[in-house]
Amino acid sequence: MPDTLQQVLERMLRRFALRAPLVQQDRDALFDLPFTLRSLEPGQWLIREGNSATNSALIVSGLAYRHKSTIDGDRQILSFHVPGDFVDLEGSLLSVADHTVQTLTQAELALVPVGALRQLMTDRPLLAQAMWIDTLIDAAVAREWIVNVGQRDARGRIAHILCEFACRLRLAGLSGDDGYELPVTQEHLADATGLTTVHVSRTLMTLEREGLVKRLKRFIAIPDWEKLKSAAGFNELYLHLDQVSA
Amino acid sequence: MPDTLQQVLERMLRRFALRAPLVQQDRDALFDLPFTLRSLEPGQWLIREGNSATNSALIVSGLAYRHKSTIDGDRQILSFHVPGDFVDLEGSLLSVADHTVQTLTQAELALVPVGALRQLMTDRPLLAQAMWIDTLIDAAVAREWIVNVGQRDARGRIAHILCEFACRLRLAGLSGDDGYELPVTQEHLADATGLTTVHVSRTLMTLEREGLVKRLKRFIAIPDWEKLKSAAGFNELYLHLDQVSA
DNA sequence: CTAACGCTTTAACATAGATGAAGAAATTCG
DNA sequence: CGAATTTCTTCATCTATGTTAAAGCGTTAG
Repeated sequence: MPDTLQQVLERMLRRFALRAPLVQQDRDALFDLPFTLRSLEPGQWLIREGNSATNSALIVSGLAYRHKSTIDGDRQILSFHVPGDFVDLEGSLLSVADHTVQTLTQAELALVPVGALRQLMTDRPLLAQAMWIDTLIDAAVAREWIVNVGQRDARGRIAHILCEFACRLRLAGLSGDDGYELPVTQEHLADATGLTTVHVSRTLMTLEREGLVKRLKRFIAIPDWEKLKSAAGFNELYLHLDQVSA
Repeated sequence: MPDTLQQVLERMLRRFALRAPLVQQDRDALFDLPFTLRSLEPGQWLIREGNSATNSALIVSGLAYRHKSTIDGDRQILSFHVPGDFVDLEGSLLSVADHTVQTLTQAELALVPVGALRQLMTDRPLLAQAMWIDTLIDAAVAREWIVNVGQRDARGRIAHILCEFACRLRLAGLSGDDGYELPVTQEHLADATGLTTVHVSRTLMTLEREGLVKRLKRFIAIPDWEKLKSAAGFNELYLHLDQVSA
């Protein structure tokens, strides 16, 4: 269970070291970043659309999600974030946030002032590159989500998002061999996949009847990974796992 | 008409200068990048899913698009690119491309070897930051596309993509006051919006009958911008125009 | 000039998923 | 603990969009 700041930082450092030949100064600079620890309840806001960020947040524990609303009030979830993710690194480079970020569960965050981050980025180009890659992978995931909502039917969409969670939660150390706890309502799944809650429910029931998933409350077990993968058309290339852990 | 390399480079430099306090060395380094000019016919490949890039391409003239296919052969278009765009900057930082990039029209490209780019990124942190912002905006656009296919109905999706083209082509100097040439088939629009060609046709006809657009072949005129915007629920914030031209 | 091709439009019909409503389960709160 | 609230499931119905097919049109090629 990676839930101490120290563990999350070390994990991040290992990730970054895969991407650029960091030197000791890079490591020091990263660990010397000023931050404040903050504990948030479920549903609290980290970033609000239209505001400019004063901090970027490293998730130490808990989950968060990014979303955006249309004029007529429909919400689209854009991504989910796990411990170790730097949410809103872009906040330190873009003046105004075009989306909202909220916690999904109770969460601990390390808030880093954007000024310090910007400084780090110019002082330590290799670290900047490693962080850049975080945002590139984030973008790659977003593109796969376009495919998900644009091309797959309900069954494929749900299967796909369950596969993605499986990979990402495993990487964050939040999944056992039998499955994972998904602290997300069906309404969240609906808003992430562009379906209605009613149809998410139907679809999950179908997947369950087909034996592709098992559920106990919000714990998701995947009896046959290959079957779920093929129902989803899931190809993990887009997660760029080679850039995340070796 | 921004169609010479020189003009495109200067435009890029001005864009970058908005984002970071560049010094003369940055400018020099940018202009000293090695490149080869290449002219491509419509439909040629720039990057192929699964390959690793050897070059990143700056579009000098013409349009390109990024896409991805599902297992069962459905294509989803992920973005369109205009002159001045650096397509596949991520190619120099991620090992394997998870999507394909193809020209839409005849196009001229300046191909920059990824090695030289990587070098530039470490040598000139401020330039790297400016380029990073390009990729962040790209990601912001991708997120808006998730909203587009996830939440809007056909009319909204088409209206939205037409609004986006209007803004982006204008910025690239490819649009007059009356409208713009959109060298894209309805099949492209369908694959970008997650609709069928038949329904794109229907929807365009409807928009035209409603007086929201006029078409002459592939020239799109927008008689009433505000009306189209509101049909689309278009809010240009996500294009981060302040980071693109002042 | 005509044939061939690619793209668009229209039509008739089929269907996945939306909508609305209501009851069952689970969770939270006093 | 029981009441209130939030989620989840199911049903019946409706609709936006998909499907298939065919005709129209413009451009290119022979």
